[in-house]
Amino acid sequence: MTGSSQASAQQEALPGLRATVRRSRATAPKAGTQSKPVAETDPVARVLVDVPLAHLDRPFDYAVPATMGEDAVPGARVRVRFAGQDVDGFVLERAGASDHAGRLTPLRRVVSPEPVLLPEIAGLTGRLAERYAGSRADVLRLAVPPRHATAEKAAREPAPEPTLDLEAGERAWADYRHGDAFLTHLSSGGSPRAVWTAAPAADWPTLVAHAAAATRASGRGVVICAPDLRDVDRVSVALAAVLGPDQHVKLVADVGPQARYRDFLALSRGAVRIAVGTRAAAFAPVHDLGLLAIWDDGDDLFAEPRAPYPHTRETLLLRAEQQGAAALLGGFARSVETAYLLRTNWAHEITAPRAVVRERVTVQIAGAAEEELARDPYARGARLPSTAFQTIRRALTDGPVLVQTPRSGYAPSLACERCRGPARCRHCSGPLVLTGVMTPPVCRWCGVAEDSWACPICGHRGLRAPVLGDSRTAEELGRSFPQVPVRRSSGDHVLAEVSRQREIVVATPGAEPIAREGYAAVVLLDTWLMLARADLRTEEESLRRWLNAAALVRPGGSVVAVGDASQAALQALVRWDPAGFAEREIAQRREARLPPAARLATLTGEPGAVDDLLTILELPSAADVLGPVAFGDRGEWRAVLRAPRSQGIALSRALGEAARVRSARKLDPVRVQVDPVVL
DNA sequence: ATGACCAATTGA
DNA sequence: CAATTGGTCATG
Repeated sequence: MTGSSQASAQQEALPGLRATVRRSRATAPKAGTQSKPVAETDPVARVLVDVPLAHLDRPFDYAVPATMGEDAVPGARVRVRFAGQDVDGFVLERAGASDHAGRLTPLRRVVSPEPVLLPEIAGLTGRLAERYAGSRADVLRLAVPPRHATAEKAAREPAPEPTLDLEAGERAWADYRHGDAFLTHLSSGGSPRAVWTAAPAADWPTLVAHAAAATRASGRGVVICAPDLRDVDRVSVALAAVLGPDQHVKLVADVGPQARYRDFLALSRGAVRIAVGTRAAAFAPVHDLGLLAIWDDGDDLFAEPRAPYPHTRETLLLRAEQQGAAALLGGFARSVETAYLLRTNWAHEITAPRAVVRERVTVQIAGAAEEELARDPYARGARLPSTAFQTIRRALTDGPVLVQTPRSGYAPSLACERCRGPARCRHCSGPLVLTGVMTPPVCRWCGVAEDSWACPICGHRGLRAPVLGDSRTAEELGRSFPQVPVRRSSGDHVLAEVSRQREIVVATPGAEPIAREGYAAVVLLDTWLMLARADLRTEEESLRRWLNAAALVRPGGSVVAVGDASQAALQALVRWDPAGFAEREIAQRREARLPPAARLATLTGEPGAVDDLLTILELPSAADVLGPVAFGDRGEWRAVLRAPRSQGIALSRALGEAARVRSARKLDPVRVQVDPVVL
């Protein structure tokens, strides 16, 4: 223990402390603090202590011993005595004097003089804690990775000068209205904010890299967030290509604690000025930040699963506002939240003209009606309408074909082959499922095997599987196209990239590999299944997944979606109109008083605990409470709070205050989630 | 959380 | 009357 010498020095003070213990707390002078000299300049350290209690979530002042005067810098990790225990904390700032009436306890030790908590990140954690009605300590845990002493010892060389070819950037963005203005604004030190809806087949990582280069040209740093490791890697490759080597670090969880802390320090020390990563990168300690970018903000991986559940997009927006940095929210799809940013003029729009979109992709809908299936003998048994079959056959003469199929490894319920009515068990009415390729269907509820099923509605004896999963799909496509290799990408076998070779790639949503020169065609199967989920965001989410897959075509390629052409999300896909769809969604959400037109929060916990919190809570005037009702299978109850957007921050503050009172009174815990992604 | 203090309650 | 329990308060 490096702190043992300080600890034993502290021991001498203890008898004195004991002698005063009988006196009233407020007036008792803390004996012993005078025995050690304090730092000459700014002898007070304002410390954020790491305690889990909401009502203690504020800075406390400590005396800085002279020996620590140099090391206890703002942002340094320290250890302090708090409520009779040694706890960790961060120095928020140094000050000449304290507001605190009593004598200050000295810092126990400076864990490391490394200023790992930048002032702007400290500020951001405060605002996020307020926004999400959580504790600052919880947000800090998301923002600053655990210390790794070995990583701290090694200093990284400052990055070499980046290669900056701003004209190349303007060429790359030439397809987009206001793209050049955005880059020029960045390179001249401005802070534009844009919602960028990428055209199909766009090489988006390269465009993001050019935006980063433009920002670097103004001498500022860049943060880029992408949903998963594959996307981070793609941006990383593009950054190296555009700006040269060693200009950026990747902040991803799975590189291990040492490498993670090393890369974090490269940023906090100012040696590297560009960070690209997943969720946690939103907190990257990039010096003199100029641009915050996020790709595909609708991806649910951006919803932090740990309290207080901040969303990466909201973190970036708050940070951009607070630091006066530019913001770039890009994607093939458009989330309702980013559409809302346009509507409120928080950001402006960067899109490709219609003509560009039209020349890059044509989308067709193929109905899955039985007559169309019947026309093509090759497609029999596969879920391929003849249009889709022909498209695949034609495209395969030219390059790889991507087939997106919803979900994998899932035992699907069966339906009547002719009328599509659900196939039910004759004994208990449970759903019939297939457990094997050659075995008869069984009831999922009572387990009885059914080998002579007939449809109770139309009398037809044939069954079909509405969802086959990617393995069955791959099998069937292999039979329909026997001369072509079929590969799969899903679950834990996700392919990053495929070549220009002629092959069929069957992938589940989000696992689609990119094709080096784009797919000759993309086919989206069973689109109605993705829409069958009952959820607030089902349509938005389905369209996002289809657009992301469809955007992988090569310029001029074709996309076929198998489904019901009257469906609004599919129509938006055919017209390639993510903007119009998002507008429509906003209108609906507003009517239903749902986010982003309103602010929601959920309270989940033991029924009594939820009631207690609701009693404490002083809601803003226009807020209302729905429930509480039983929720989940663990005996928990949940209440939903709703407030108009104008009272959103008031709702958050009220929840924060209630959480502090709850914590001070030692009432049972309640999980508070502000703007949960799924309801 | 943890500890301290104070008041009310319990038990011999 | 001491011992125990419960509520409140503060934590620098």
